[in-house]
Amino acid sequence: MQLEKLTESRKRAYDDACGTAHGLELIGDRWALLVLRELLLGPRRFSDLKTDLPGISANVLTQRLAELEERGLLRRTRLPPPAAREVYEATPWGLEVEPVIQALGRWAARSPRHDATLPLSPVSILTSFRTMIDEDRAKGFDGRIGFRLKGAEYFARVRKGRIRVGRGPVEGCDAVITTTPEELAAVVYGGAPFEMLEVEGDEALARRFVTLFVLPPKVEAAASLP
Amino acid sequence: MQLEKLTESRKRAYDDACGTAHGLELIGDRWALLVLRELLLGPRRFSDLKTDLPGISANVLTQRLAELEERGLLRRTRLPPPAAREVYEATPWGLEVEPVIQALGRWAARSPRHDATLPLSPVSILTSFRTMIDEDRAKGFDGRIGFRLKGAEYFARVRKGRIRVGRGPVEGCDAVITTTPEELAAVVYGGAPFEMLEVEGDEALARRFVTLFVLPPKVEAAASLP
DNA sequence: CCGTATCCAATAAGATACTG
DNA sequence: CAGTATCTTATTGGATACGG
Repeated sequence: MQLEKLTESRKRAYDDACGTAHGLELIGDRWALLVLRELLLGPRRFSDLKTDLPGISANVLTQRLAELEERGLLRRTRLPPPAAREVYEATPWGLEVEPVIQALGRWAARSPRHDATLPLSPVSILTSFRTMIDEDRAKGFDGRIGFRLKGAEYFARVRKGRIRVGRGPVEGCDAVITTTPEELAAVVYGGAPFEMLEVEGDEALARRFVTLFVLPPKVEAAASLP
Repeated sequence: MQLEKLTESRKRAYDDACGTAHGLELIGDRWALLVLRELLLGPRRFSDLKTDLPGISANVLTQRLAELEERGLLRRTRLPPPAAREVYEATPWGLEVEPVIQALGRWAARSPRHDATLPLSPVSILTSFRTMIDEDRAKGFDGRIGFRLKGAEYFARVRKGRIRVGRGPVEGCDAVITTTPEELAAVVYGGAPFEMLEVEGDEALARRFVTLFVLPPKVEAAASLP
């Protein structure tokens, strides 16, 4: 039964005082880090998570949510009757895994096997902006770009070489891009033509925005593949 | 059979273009990141790894080594006849996972459940110095400390707020500490008395050395545990 | 619709014994 | 010492059914 597992768990502990090993016990289970990634921009519902983590099954998601809650990384909140839903929200400490997510993503982006054409969630592409922004290029940029992705609205605010991203209304943005996360990634990271994006507002600004992000260079395949 | 698994693997792929998800496919398997950690200070043999990863079984270690090699993160080298042994060595890209290991370790060190009294490998404690050094405290420190841990020799060189650590002869060090990784951690991070360490050479310097490292503050249990 | 629980098949991990 | 082979157990994922 489930409670049993939670309490007498850690049978498979690493038995290692190293912080990294303890970290793996906290968030090393399959899907766990990706669940937290989906919470980086705010609370989500079960079905949101299920949708944005293609391939996770409902029972595994239930189990991960229970474990992450029990470990203090997220909280489950039942919204008041009008909404009458449960949402899952990262705790402050849970949000602090972002540097781990970023370090892992930055490292893996160098992989010769990385397939950037796979599905991508809105949270993924938005948080990737935070990881991959090139401070120098962004120094001269000042603006607010809105995004409509899969029926929700997001924004990115760039100023003085720094970026802030979030979920929220695109109102007040200088430009608004309506597209899919995959197409947005193709334009920003894959050199696809800007024209495939639907833009309202200051198109020139949006056109500059998509050039602010740089992937690390790929590992030479010869050095990495036998 | 094994080759079969390696080539047709990635059945359990995340199907997610996010770099973090790809990173998990590369090093998200159980034990994989800890194997790489053990290679951060140079090549190791199978039995070294088995010893320093308490709890890993031989077959799982064999499988991880094969997978990590196939993914380009480590290389297997057969030393010439006099030695006639195989050693495993991280590739340059494999060494670049260190920021991931550090971010994860730094984050997990805040966990209220972290048990720092568990076994610890020599590589773990040495690399933790690189993660946890307090630059300000280290600014005024200049010296070379040697360590004899579990029959091997290591060193740490601190200068101008920066640290370099490695495996290698303690010859030429200003002070040499002979102890276990666990005791060293207890003194450096746990406030245990310095006197439990056996020191040769400049004891005052060694005494200052152990104060250069600071763990991040624990999460308040109330905020993290339900 | 929002989850949870249950059942089942496929993998992965763990323990142990064994071989060159 | 350096792994393999084999067997057992645990985890995962998919399907489906069930309660609010």
